[in-house]
Amino acid sequence: MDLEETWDQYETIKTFQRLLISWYRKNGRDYPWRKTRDPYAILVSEMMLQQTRIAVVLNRGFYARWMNAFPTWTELAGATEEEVLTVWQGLGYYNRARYLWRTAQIITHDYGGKFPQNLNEVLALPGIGRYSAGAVLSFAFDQSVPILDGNIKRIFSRIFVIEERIDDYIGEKKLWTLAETLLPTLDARSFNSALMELGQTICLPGTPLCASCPVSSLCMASTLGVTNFYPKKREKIHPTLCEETVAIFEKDGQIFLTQEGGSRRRGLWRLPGTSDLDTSKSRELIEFSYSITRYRVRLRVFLADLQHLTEQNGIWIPLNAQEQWPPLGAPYRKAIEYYSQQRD
DNA sequence: AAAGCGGGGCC
DNA sequence: GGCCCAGCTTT
Repeated sequence: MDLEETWDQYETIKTFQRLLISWYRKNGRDYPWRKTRDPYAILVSEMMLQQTRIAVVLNRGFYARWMNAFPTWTELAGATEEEVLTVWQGLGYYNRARYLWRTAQIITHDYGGKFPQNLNEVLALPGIGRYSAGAVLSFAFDQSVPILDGNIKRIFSRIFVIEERIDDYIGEKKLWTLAETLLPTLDARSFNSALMELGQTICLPGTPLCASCPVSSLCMASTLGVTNFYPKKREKIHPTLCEETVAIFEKDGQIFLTQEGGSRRRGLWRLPGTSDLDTSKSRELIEFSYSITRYRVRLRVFLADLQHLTEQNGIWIPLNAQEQWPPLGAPYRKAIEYYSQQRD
């Protein structure tokens, strides 16, 4: 459905902007990255929040730790990849940390330490797509550049009862056009923030709180009572089950680790696999499941005898000095922590 | 156009 | 268990 058919262009759009922004002034939360106009501090938050909930980034201290370790472009650019991954470990999607690191090097070397304010230059930075570019330009510089994330897709999908799947090209194109059309020239920062806040607290993925929504009277899905049917999405592929066995080798209070190869958790460390270890002769320590991308993995952890250690490349880490551990994939860290506790 | 990429919190 | 999250890059 075209916007022109739904809303009589100008006046309704102005009303929508006004209702949304005034709601946000009363109800917007005061996140650390909303207290600043520093493009670095804002970009760090945007990178961390890609496919990641605010509660995780905030409550588990990722944002504070990062800003403390790397307060500016310069400190980040001067760090090593291992240092960067260590601070990022546990957050997932580790390429994000590398992209941010590479961006810091580009900003310090090519831009004299000043973040560009031109959309195409921002889009050329690694790990920054259309959403993140719009977010930094609107939040840091109050430029009138649209953003579109999961929250905003859901909101627009309901307001305009969009039948196209929001994760397909056609639907995305339509949604971006809406984001451009509805965006005000002035105070884009508040408008963009308000949309995300609305998606986060009112226009929820499950049952939205339409009674508390400032724009419910303009929302077709709410008016028709069909909010639960929107947004439309692609069918999910169900996870593939697989099994993984790893070994804990201990020597002089140290544990043996190998480094991740391939593209998954690249650069992080892990417990060695046990492809050639006869697990029937080893004691199983613990077993649990975790999900990664499209797999559901049953992980079995064995206590192995040193004579079975054939792997050459690896490191030994002190079991009782966690601060000396290198960046580890979350499941392996958990297994080692469990072993460490149980052993005492 | 589709797949790959982590991990956790909540139902 | 599955769902979803302040997405982006690669194939």
